[in-house]
Amino acid sequence: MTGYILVVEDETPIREMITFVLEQNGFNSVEAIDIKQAKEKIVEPYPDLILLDWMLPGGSGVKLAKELKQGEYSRNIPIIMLTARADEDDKVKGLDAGVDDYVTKPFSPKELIARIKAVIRRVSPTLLAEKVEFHGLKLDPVSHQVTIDEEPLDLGPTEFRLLHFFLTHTERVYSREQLLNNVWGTNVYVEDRTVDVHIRRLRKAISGEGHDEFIQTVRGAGYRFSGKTLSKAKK
Amino acid sequence: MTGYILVVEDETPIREMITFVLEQNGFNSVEAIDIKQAKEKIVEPYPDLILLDWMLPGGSGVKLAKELKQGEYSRNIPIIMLTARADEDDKVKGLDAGVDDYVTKPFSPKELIARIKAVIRRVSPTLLAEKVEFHGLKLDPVSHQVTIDEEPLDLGPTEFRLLHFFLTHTERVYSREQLLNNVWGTNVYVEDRTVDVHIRRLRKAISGEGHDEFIQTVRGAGYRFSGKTLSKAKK
DNA sequence: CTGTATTGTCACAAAAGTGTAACTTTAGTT
DNA sequence: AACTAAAGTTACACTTTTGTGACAATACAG
Repeated sequence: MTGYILVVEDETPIREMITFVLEQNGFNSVEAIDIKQAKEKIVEPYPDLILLDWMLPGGSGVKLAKELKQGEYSRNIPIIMLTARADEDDKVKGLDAGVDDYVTKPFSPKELIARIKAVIRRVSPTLLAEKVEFHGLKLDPVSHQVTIDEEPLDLGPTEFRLLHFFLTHTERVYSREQLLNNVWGTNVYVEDRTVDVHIRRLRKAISGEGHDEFIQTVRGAGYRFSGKTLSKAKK
Repeated sequence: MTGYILVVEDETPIREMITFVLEQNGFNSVEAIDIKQAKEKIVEPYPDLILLDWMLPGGSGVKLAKELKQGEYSRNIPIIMLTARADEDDKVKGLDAGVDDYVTKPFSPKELIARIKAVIRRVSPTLLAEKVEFHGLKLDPVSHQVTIDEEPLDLGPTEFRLLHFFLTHTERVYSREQLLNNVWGTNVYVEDRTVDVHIRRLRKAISGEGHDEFIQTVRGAGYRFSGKTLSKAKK
């Protein structure tokens, strides 16, 4: 992803929590402690989105929002306000300021990410999907296509998500359960062993140029997507 | 990682935020909303650590902490209290309850993880998913991979755990029984001599570059993993 | 509404790992 | 040097885990 998200929040722990969540979800982020710092960072290249705390030292967030919504370019930057258990009035004020959405503290990572994605999806959908490559294996979430050395190949939806997950989480073991959570989604009741079957299908699909070797079985632990192939001395 | 962390917190957003951070850092987690749920989840297999909110519906966290610190087994589970900008008094009360550490809300992911690691490091270092290296022999619990001079090598689950234990407990003799307890787990009935066989397998596996010499036999006592190679005068 | 693609499970095959016992070797003692 | 207890090795039956092909249920496109 080329862009980044600006996080304007004075409380350090919360700010770090937010940036952590953002980065774990593939967003880049830049931090600002107050209005002043925020303004310094709202220059080219502009952020793709701003997370703005309601209460800030040196001027309220709403005020900044209003200002931004008047700038020629900055008016196009989506803003999500962070409010602490705000009442209706606050929300209205914020909406007046042209804010795109709200998130009430405390919030769960899921909620935050969902809101951000919803807003970005409305503005520039291509930002959400970044191409991934690994040893000649390319996956493009936008065109929803996978290629090996430019040769397109055919994957089912689940295999596609599984591969996408692996490509974005390499060199690490995941138990069947973790894979189910990450690829199938939480609270889905599916047999652990079903993962095996999809691993098999995925392996088969990418086996053409030997890329199936990247999907490694870790006995007793799960599966790992890794570039380090095991000892060849075995053969 | 085999174990998990129990998160007892009634506010859902905060709880999800915590579990998200935990899982991104390689910890498994289980959630509980109140004291009642928490108790239901504090059974075998026991959590490796408990994050306990100070204020809980259906009884305070401190109370639960005190109870746990009296149970025969549960007294050994480390507890970290989550307090909302607590005053000194609260802290003192908590310390009385035998709590291992504190984290004040709001907290940053870094802080939370640092505290957790510090506590776990004190109790059972093997649980931490940190890379270990010893004279060119590297073990990475996250990718579940072992390499000697960057060359990956193949180990069975038990050999892997055994090696991990040795790497985190070097320069010290362990009797067969101690090894069984630490590597196989308590209350497992296995012959002492079985350890010998696994020691052999492990030695064989890492013998490539002569690393097997680190596993030393201490006659009459057990085994020791040490960098100080034995007198070569013997040869 | 029909045909095709995808998915989750199962049953069975294959592979890898594990614990023991028996036998050999080694080190420490007389 | 002979003796003996402890550790090293090896072989193997047994258990657990993973791979695979088939199939029925379901979703989906046309």
